[in-house]
Amino acid sequence: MISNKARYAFRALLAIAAAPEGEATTSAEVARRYAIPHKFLEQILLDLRKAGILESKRGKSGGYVMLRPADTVSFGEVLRIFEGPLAPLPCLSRQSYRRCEDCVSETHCEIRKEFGRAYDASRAVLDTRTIGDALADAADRAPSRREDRRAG
Amino acid sequence: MISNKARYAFRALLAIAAAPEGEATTSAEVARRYAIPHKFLEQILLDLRKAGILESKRGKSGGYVMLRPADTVSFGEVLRIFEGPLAPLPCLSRQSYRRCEDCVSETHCEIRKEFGRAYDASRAVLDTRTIGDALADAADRAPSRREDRRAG
DNA sequence: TTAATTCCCTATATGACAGATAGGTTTTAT
DNA sequence: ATAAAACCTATCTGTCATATAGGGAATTAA
Repeated sequence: MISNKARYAFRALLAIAAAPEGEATTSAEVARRYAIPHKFLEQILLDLRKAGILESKRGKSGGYVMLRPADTVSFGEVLRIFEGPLAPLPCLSRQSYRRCEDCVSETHCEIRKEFGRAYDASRAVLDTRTIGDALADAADRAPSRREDRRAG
Repeated sequence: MISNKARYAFRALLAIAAAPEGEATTSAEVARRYAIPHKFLEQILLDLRKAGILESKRGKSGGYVMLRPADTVSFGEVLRIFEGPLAPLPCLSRQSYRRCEDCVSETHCEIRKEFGRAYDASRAVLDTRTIGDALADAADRAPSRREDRRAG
């Protein structure tokens, strides 16, 4: 299971990225909308800013906007910010490789091999699909009224 | 990352399943071989027995053998014993479904959708590949001397 | 029958981490 | 000035991972 923290981060990112171009979304608004503890969410948004994903504007009529386009932010990237390495074994992480203490031979380790397959399969989704993709899918499924009319 | 407990369980299972037919492997032997704390490993093997995967025999010349054939024991099954549900979100778990408290609409949730894809991909490996498969792979890669000779 | 061996069971300890909660400070628009 | 917003740091609480500990019960070799 992923942490609440990560789930809150996704909720917030989707909300912020879905806002009209240039329009800032406040932490209070997101917190209210999804019943997320406000102070907790503030920490999360701070992390996303420090990671270079969000841009913040302080003071009245401040809030958050995307720093990078939503379709350059993968689910995997966000998840790693809050969960650390996604690899099921330390010896499978590229970013923070660590040998298993009890490992005899890494190249012959069947555990590593099987979990490597599972991880590859998972990464193929998480590191490919982006916040932008998710928003586009949502838009396809629930088109705006205008588009409704146009399509009949 | 999976827990040490789960990793130890896989090491033990592979060792026990690799032993000659009918020959029991002791917890002490596995612990020594992989430098696993013995008392900790005992608990783990107990869990595997209670889960109906291992059979135990007490007393001198006792130990553990597979209760079910190794190729009917999937990595996913074992992992669930020690880690609980593998689903990244409670609302994606078949075995122990739970709604996310902050969920507005499950069918429209993009987070659920994306993680559902990742989970499907991961399950396709973990619930398919078995301890038996892993042992067969190991045997292919490092054949016995007799087979070495036969093959030239 | 005795001693050794092995699994079996339960309790406890400890440090890390998740999931907040709290209380402020700084910046900015009006 | 004032209100609204982000920013920063500390603290708390319960749960969990990772063992450690100490024996009890069954089995078997001698």
